[in-house]
Amino acid sequence: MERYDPETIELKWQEAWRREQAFRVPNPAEPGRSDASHTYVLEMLPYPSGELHMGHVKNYTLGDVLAHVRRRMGFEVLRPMGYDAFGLPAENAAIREGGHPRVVTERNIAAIREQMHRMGWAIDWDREVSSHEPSYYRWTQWIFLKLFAAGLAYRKEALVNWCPVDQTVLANEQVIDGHCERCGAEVEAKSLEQWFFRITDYADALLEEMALLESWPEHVLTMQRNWIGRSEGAEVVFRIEEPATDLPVFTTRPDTLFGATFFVLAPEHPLVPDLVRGTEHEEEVTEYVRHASARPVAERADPEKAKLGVFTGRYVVNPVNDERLPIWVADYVLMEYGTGAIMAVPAHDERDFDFAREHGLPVRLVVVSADGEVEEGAAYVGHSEDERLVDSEQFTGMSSTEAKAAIVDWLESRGLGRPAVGYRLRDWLLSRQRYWGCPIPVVYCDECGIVPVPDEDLPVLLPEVEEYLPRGRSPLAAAEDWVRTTCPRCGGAGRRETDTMDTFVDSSWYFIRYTDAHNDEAPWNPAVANYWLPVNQYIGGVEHAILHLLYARFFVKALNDLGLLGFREPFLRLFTQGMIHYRGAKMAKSKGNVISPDEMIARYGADAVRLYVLYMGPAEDDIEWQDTGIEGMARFLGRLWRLGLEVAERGEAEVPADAPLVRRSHETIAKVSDDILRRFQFNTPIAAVIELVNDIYPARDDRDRNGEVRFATETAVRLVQPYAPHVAEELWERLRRERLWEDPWPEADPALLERETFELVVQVNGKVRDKVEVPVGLSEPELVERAKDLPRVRAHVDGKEIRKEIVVPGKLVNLVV
RNA sequence: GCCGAAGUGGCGGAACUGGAAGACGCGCUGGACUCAAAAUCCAGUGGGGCUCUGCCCCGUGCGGGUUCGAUCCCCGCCUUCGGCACCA
Repeated sequence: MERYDPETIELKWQEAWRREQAFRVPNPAEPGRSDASHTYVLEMLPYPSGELHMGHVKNYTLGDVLAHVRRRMGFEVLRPMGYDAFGLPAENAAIREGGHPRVVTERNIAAIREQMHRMGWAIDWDREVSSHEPSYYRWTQWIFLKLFAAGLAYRKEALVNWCPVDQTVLANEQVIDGHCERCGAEVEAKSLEQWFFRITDYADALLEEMALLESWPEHVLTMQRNWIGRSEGAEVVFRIEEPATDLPVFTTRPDTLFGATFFVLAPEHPLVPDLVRGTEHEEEVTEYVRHASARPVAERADPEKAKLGVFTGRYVVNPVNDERLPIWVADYVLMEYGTGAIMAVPAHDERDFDFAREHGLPVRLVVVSADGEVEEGAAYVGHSEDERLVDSEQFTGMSSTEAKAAIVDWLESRGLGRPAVGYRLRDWLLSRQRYWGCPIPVVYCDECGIVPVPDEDLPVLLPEVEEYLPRGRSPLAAAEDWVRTTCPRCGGAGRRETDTMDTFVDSSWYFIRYTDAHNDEAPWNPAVANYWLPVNQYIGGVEHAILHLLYARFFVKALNDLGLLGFREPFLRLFTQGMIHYRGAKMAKSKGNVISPDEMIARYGADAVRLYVLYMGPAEDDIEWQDTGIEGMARFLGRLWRLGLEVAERGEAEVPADAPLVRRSHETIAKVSDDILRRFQFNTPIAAVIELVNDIYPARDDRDRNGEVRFATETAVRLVQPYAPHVAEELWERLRRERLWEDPWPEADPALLERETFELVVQVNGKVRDKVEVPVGLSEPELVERAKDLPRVRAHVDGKEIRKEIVVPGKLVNLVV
């Protein structure tokens, strides 16, 4: 018999699919309102810094299965692909290898595209985009200018995260524990003028509109909530006597105002120099501020390290009791959060407590637990219905919860405070001092200031430069002819912006571009975008839980507010797949534990690789790659192949309506289709198909069961198609000579699934006493009668009454006697 | 510290979320075919026990609880993984 040769089969079908553009989905001529007949399946686009790895294979195979199943269920499925092509890795590779980043990138893209074809993924290649192409980044620039015009992109001088290795600034989201997300170098603080997106304006929308999402993993939502870090409290105005100034603070604990014993400013607070100028404290404070800003970020943020600080010699007035509180400067207070100033309540805040102890400042208790117990040597941080205020004038005796509202009311009526909300989220810093990115389309003019490049002059093309190596300023600055330009507004001399955009800007809107990839008059046609979007199912790695997924949500909301899109959330359902580990660690070239997809395809075929990455475990979990696991899948495909060929050779036969294998096939159909749709769990449905094939196999030689075997084999082939499309297509052709992937998803025959009898289990005192097959449809008293007749039950009942019956229709029934 | 997820055979994991735990795969054991190997096929495979064609105990991290019935629900622990963390 013809041997199972995956390579021949797979290349044959891949060629056919490519030739026929088999998975192309045209846009509707007149897109209407969204309805249930179409769906958008999307996986996170790859970063072409090298070839595809096993993580990609898993990611795109998950999407591929879903796309196949949805298509066979009758949906029109949009399933595009592209490349997130700008960015540091390509640029660094170019510097290392001495080529142009574009050449390196495009070489990688070509290789990735071939790998994708070789995996047999059902992609609409007509919509392929790459973020480094002018036809794409023209619109990235266009969107930037829309946001700029709306006041959502702005430029300011700020303390930024500077990576000394990559020689560029990083967004807060790209700093992990004080280190660069990409290269791991310790991040430095630097003051620079940079471009920001005003994502903080959307903090509440990003939280509240989570309600619009259909299905996102809870942990991703939690991570985003933590990242946004909303906390409710109050702004309270403290007054400095000399020089007379208002100093507002943000606090979540207005109930502890009477416990404030000192006041702290961040070292970077702009008022610090004014406070001490010309006083005896000036030298000490100035020296401290210099020391604090030089202190490494990681050390400053370590709660274990001693809390350093100095007294300024000045005082503020506590608005609730007119007490004078000494003003200190300390680096445990952060300029970036709240107002850069705090009221310190050592009795009820651990950090303030530590600081007070370190510097001998008083501790005043104003909140106690319901039973009045006080813990010595630590701050008491409870604040709920159960805690009561003490020594707080007219608020004494109130619960913490009541007092918060009452004190803020009291302050507000005197103009000394108001309810306020604090966020951890910072604005998104998007400037990068690197070459390989999307140029920021603005011109600086001495007369007109910052001038946007007019739409008709877009794109601002990335210039050719000799030297990509970053030197602390953007390599674009070296392209002097390019930098020197005329001001679009006044026609005078102007200079181009030389920073490029963070690549996360490029990937914050690519899913919209796919809907209208060839449009050269607009980034998208709103009717078409609104037809396909939002994405029905998004699939990708959990490492993007904050960065990409937060940015993309922000973009869609902003573009919606600008009237450019008709929806508020980009991705309705999100699935985050787990990583593939090998030899106890995450696969990485540096660890030498990489399994190459190409090698696996060469040895076992794409179908076996696909089947194994799906079958290895729950798709959302991190799973260890097992070399022998893929061999099991290859064995299964070989068995299916032999079975298919034998059945095909034997020809048509009568299918008995209710033979065991026919019934079994319908059970498998029910199991497979159900499971796929409910969760992203491919282990069970694949196991069900394997089980079916295992059941058919021993019966394959039985001539009398020819029709039964044929029916079951065809069912197995149809069911396995989304997972192993090549072998399924080839077998189907031999069995039927039709096209399988256009075949509708099989439906189980409910008549065959309906059980005629079920098992009655009788227990006495929790012990199984007997079981009997009884027909469906008996009434409860009839069931009780049946149970009574069982000999063993009789022996044990011995005169006792039957006290309870539970009947679960169609399921197992227990009678407790 | 706060938040989230998860603990099931030798291993990856199933159990349609309250109905006979361990599907399926890997590994292992025995057998068939073969001069032999590979490939393939058949049988067995949670632990313990018995009067062994069969049957009985124990078993889903630990301790309780609800229920006729719990891997699943509730309470209290333990462990692991992930996120956030001088955020006032």
